[in-house]
Amino acid sequence: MPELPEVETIKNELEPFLIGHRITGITLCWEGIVREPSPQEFCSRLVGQRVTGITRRGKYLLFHLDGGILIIHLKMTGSLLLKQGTAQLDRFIRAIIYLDGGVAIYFRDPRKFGVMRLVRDASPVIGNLGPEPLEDDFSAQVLAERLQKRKAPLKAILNDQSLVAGIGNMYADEALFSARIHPQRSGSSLSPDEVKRLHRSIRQVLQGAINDKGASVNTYFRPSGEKGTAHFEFRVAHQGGKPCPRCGTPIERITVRGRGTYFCPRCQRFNYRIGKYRFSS
DNA sequence: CCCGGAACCTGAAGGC
DNA sequence: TGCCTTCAGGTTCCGG
Repeated sequence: MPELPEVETIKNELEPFLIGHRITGITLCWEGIVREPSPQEFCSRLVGQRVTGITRRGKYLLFHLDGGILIIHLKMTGSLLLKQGTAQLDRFIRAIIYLDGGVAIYFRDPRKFGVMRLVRDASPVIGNLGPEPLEDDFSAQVLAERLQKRKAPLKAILNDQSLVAGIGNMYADEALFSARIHPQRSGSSLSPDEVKRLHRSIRQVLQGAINDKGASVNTYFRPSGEKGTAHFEFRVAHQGGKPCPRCGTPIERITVRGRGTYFCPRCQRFNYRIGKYRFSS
């Protein structure tokens, strides 16, 4: 499932094939993939436009065109595959975007959660996103301020795109393990030191996964069709029952706010300490 | 404002 | 073998 590292990888690997190229045609195999405008208007307005840039914001991909912005969200199972000329369709291809020069992007999405929008102004879509966790302005101080008033469990907070953009279920678990913080602790309960650890862990986990070209746990593929390797580095995510790489205790799986959550019950204790006082559930 | 839950989807996995 | 149920989870929407 594409989260920030996967979307960043897709952006990086699509970019050299798209910049400066013109869209010559669209095939919608499933119209529901277009959120706005109508499928007909989407196609007619898109054809003929030139791609001037690609950026990522949170888990959104933004294709900057000379007459608008194509916003794609891959949700759970979407992937964007680069093909030369006419490639064979599998039954999960939902749309094809043809470019001059014979390259095409195949939007593959078994679960049909993925969405495309063609807009003039991206801010209604991405305006509520929190800071980019790998940008310089995302400091431990910023994280501390944003966690201060939050009573929800950290696992839910990290998945909240308005708190920090781009973190999903897998990397929330990895960051909390790396910071040695229990996923059910509340945002406001963290000590300053714990906030610093969490801040550093978020950045390390995400950057590490980008370096590994993303995690192929389910249906994530890079535009080339290759898989990423970040899942081989997972220490708790999807590792239920396996020994913790730090202490050997079996990794547990619990449900937090409806999300499957993996953690080490020994390294990530619920107990916490403020000054000389120790608290626990 | 904040929280919880349903809806959107369909393949995979488990139960009987 | 096969039918049925449940689960997976990013985002949006709705109700309390």
